[in-house]
Amino acid sequence: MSIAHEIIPVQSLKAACSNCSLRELCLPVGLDMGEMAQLDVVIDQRQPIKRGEPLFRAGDPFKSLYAVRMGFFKTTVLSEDGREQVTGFHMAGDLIGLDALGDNRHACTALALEDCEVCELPYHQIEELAHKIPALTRHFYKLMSREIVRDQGVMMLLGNMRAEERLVAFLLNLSQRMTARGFSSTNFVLRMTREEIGSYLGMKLETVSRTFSRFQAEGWIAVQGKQIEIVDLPSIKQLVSGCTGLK
Amino acid sequence: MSIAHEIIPVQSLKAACSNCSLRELCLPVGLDMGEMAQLDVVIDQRQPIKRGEPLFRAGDPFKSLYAVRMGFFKTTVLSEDGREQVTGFHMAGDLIGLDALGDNRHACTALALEDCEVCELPYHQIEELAHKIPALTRHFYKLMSREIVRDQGVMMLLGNMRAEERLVAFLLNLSQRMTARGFSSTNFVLRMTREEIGSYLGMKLETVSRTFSRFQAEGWIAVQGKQIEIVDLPSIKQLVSGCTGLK
DNA sequence: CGAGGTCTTGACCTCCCTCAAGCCTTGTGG
DNA sequence: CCACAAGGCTTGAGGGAGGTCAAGACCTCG
Repeated sequence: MSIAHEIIPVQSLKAACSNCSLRELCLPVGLDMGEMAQLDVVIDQRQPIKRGEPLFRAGDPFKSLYAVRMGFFKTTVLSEDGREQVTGFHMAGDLIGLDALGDNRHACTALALEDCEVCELPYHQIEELAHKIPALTRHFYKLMSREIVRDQGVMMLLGNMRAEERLVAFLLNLSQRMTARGFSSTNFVLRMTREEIGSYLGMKLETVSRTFSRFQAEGWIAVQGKQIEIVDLPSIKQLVSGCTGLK
Repeated sequence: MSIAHEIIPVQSLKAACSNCSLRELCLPVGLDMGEMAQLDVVIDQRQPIKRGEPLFRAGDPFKSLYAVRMGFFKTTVLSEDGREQVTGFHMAGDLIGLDALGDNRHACTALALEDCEVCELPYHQIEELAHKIPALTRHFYKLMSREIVRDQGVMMLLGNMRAEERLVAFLLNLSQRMTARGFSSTNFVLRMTREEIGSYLGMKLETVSRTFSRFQAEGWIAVQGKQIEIVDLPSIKQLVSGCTGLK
């Protein structure tokens, strides 16, 4: 948890992409030091969001994008009759809010699942800056495009796969993202409830629970509440031959 | 079918956004005449794609975006074990290929469901042009963002709704898009098979067929093969209280 | 320490899938 | 223009994966 426990003098708490440990994952990917410095000027200080608090709600006017600096978010959409669908889970280095550019309102709600810190990227200024730095524009395109591809992966998952496969795909994806952030790929804590997992994967919380239990009985994983250990990665991977790129 | 049957001298077949009947739906939205003229220079001639032919395949290197000028496409992704998932249906005015910007390869396959014509937008040139025309950049952001929002709608559909609701949402969406293009909102021809509808909606073709039959028995729609008439719009709308924005 | 949220597990049920058969539509070649 | 094949559609019967309802155990946090 190096991010959380960095020891930094209080005065320098101003976010700075150029010395952020996430700069290889986050918005600055592909920028040189000079360009990164320009980004630093625009980005608002680290902002703390308490667990259970929204970063923004569906319908809110769009002002900024947010980069997750620390913690864990879920994004959800609500149907008119009140059904909630989790559309994604977002961790350090992820950019949230790209769905708001379409009509200048947030289309989903982003909720902190634990105490979080985000960097705020005021859109006006980012847009201006992107006009000066072509690499930044191109990176934005890439980020949005990848979000679309990710969503296609989720469609494949929801449309074609059985409960077991969905849950495996989910675990493998989490595992891979933990690895990319320097954490253990086989041992991690689920930040979300069974119900949230179920909503994301299109199944009921009971089915999530039962399926976890079955995986444990098979000796593939060890579950203890929210603590997950992947014991037999090969066996698990075998179970899901298809489906890529969800988040 | 004014688009298909326009009478134009052969020499002027060069696509021209400025006199295209789709300019209020397609890429040029929000551009002035001068900007549109610049766009005209870059866009490649109308290209015919025969029914059953691919516009591009998943994995193909990314060279161009495509605007559907006429006809009907489906986009699909394939899982490693060969299961196909339809990720969208695309008609005149829609832009296809935005999912390829992420890593310069097409992530999905686009297949013509009837004889089609597309305008090719070579990405290099479009990108250059967008740098000169801020409105175009902004419009691109909007298009991609809307694609993300649309995908969230599909997730809601696949994750939360029952077969009946899915099919209604599908019909209403088609109806709405037909209206936007000046066709009847209650009377149209399905360009895709039951199996393709089913793949898109996460259900089997038999279920699609049965559900259509049930709707017909209720007096809500009239089905005759691919010809659909929506007879009782209010009743249908009542059935789907949630879910917005799929395509 | 108690209350409320979260998780597990069991029993039952339902919606949709699977398999199958037959009909209809469309396209192709004689 | 007809005949036939092949793909597409409809409908039925039966089964199974996952949903629903319920009860109790287990956290966790004020």
